[in-house]
Amino acid sequence: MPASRPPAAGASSDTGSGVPERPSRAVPAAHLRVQRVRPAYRQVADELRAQIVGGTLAAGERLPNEADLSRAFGVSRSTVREALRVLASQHLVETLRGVQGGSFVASPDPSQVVEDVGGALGVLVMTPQLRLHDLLEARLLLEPSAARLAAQRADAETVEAIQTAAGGRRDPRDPSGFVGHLDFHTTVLMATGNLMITMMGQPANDVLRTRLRRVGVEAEEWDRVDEWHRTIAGHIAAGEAEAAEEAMRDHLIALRPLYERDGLWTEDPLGR
Amino acid sequence: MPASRPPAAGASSDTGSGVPERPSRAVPAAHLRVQRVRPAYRQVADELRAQIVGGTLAAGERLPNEADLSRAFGVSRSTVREALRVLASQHLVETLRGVQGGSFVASPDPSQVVEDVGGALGVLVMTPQLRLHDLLEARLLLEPSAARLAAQRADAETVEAIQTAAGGRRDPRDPSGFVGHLDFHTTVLMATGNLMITMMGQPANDVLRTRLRRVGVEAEEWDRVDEWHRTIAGHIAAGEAEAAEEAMRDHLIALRPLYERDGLWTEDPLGR
DNA sequence: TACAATTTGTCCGTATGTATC
DNA sequence: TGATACATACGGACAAATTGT
Repeated sequence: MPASRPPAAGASSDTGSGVPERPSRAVPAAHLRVQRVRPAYRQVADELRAQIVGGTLAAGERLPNEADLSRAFGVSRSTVREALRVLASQHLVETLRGVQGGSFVASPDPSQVVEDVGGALGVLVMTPQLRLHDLLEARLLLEPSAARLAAQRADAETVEAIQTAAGGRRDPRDPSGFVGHLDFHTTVLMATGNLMITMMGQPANDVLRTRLRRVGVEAEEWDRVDEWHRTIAGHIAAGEAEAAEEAMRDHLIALRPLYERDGLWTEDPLGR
Repeated sequence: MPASRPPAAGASSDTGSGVPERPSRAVPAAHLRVQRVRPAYRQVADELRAQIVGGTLAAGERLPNEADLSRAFGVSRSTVREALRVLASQHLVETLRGVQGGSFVASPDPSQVVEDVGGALGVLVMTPQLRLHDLLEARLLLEPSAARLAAQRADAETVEAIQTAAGGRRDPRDPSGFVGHLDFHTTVLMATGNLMITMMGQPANDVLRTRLRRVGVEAEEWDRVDEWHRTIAGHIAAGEAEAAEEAMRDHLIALRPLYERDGLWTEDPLGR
C-alpha cells in the first residue's frame, strides 16, 4: 500500500535475489534490467489478489466500485483501473458495465487456465527453448495412461462421447474435420475424470492442432488416423485398459511423421 | 490547477480493509452476464498481442512510447496504459521507467508459465472443481515416466544435481528442509531434458508443497522420504530406467498418507 | 555532484457509453 | 421513457525514476 505518496524513498533496497556481480557495462541489456520500485498499480493489484486468493473476498463477490477503491487505497481511479486490468487478465476479477455492474471476484475456470497455458506455449514453441519434439514426447507420456484410466472409469455417456468423436468421419476439406480429429484426444483426456490430467494434456494438443493446420494432410492419412481412433475408442468402451493404453501409444508414435513434415524439428525422439 | 497535490480526498471515512461489503443486492448470476462490446483497451491489447505472437514485434524489441502508441491507435494514453497492463500481466511485455525505459517485448520465460499455472492451480484446488486427489494422480502418471527418462538421459552433471537434492538431509524444522525435499522431484523432472514435461509437472508440485506446509511432518517421516529419494537417485545414476520408474511410483504411493492428513480430500485414488 | 532529458507513473475533471430498474 | 449507477474514455498536467552529461 502506498501509505505516503510524496516521499520517493529512493533507497527501497529489496533486490535480495543475489545477482552477484555487477557488470557495470554501459549496455542496458534491455530486458535484464530490474524495476527498483513497485508502481502503485502493482501494489494495489497485489493487495487485492492477496485478498482474493486468501479468501477474504469470496468468488462471485462484488468489489467496491472504482471510486470507492481509489479512496480506500488512497490512489486515483486511473491507478485502480490499471490494477483491475492486471487482475482481470489473470482471470481473478471480471468487470461489467452499467448499473449492477462493477468488478466481481471471478470463479476460477479451468478452461481459461488451459487457454492461457496454450497461449504461453504457443509463444514458447516458437523459440528454441521448447521443441516440438518435447510436446510430442510429453503427450506420449500422458495420453496412453489417460486412455488406460478412461477405459477403467468411463461411464456409458462418456463412452458414447468418445465413440462419437472417433467415428464421425468428415470431409478433410471441412475445417470441422480438423477440430473433430483432435477433439478425440481431448475427449479421452476428459474421460479420465481427472481435471488435472485434462489441464496438463490439453494445451499441448491445442498447440499441435494449430501446427497441423499448416502442414497439409491428405484424406487417406486422415482415414488411417480415424481408424486408430476407432480402435482406441473400442478398447475404452470395452474396458480393456491395457489394450487402450497400448493402442494410444502406437497411435501417437505412428502420428509422428505427420508433424515431422513441419520441418521445425530435428531431434530424435525417445526410443521407448 | 493545484500546484501541489491535495491530500487525497480526505472526506472518505471508509477504512481500508478492502471490503466495505455492499449489502449484496441480490446480484443475478453475477458472472453469467456477458459484455456486449469490447472495450477499447481490450482491442488495443489484442492488436498488440497479435503483433507480438505473430512475430511483427520481436522479443526484446522496444515498443513506441505511450504517447506515440496513443496517437497510433487513436486512443488516449490512459487507454494505452490499461492495454499495456493487460499484456504485462500476461508476460508479453515489460515496462520500465526513465530514459531508456519504455515497454519491451518480453522474452518468453518458462518459469513464468510454471508460476502462473501454479497460481491458477492454487485457486482451483480450493474449489471442489479440482481435487487434491487429482493432483496426486496426475503426478503419479507423470513422474515415474520422468524418472525413467532421467535414467536414460541424465549426464554426469545432472546426476550429481539429483543426488545432491536427494542426499542432503536437513533439519526438519529448517524451512529449507521442505524446499530441499520437493526440489528432488523438480530436479528429476528437469533431468528429462524435456521442458514441456517440467512445465507440466512442476505446478502440481508447487501446490502440493505449500499444502504440505500446513500438515506437519515428523522427522522420522522425513527420513523415510529421503530414503526413497536416495533409492531413486541411485537408480537414475546407474541408468536403471525400469527400476527408477518403479521406485518413483512406489514412492509417490507411499507418500499418499502424508497428504491424506490434510483432511481436504476423501476421494479414493486409482487402484493401479 | 548537479542537472538535463526522456519516459513511465499518477492525478484530476469531465464527458460518454451501457445496462438495469 | 426516463433515472440511476456503474464502467469507459479522454486530455492535460505534474511527479517520479532512470540514465547520460
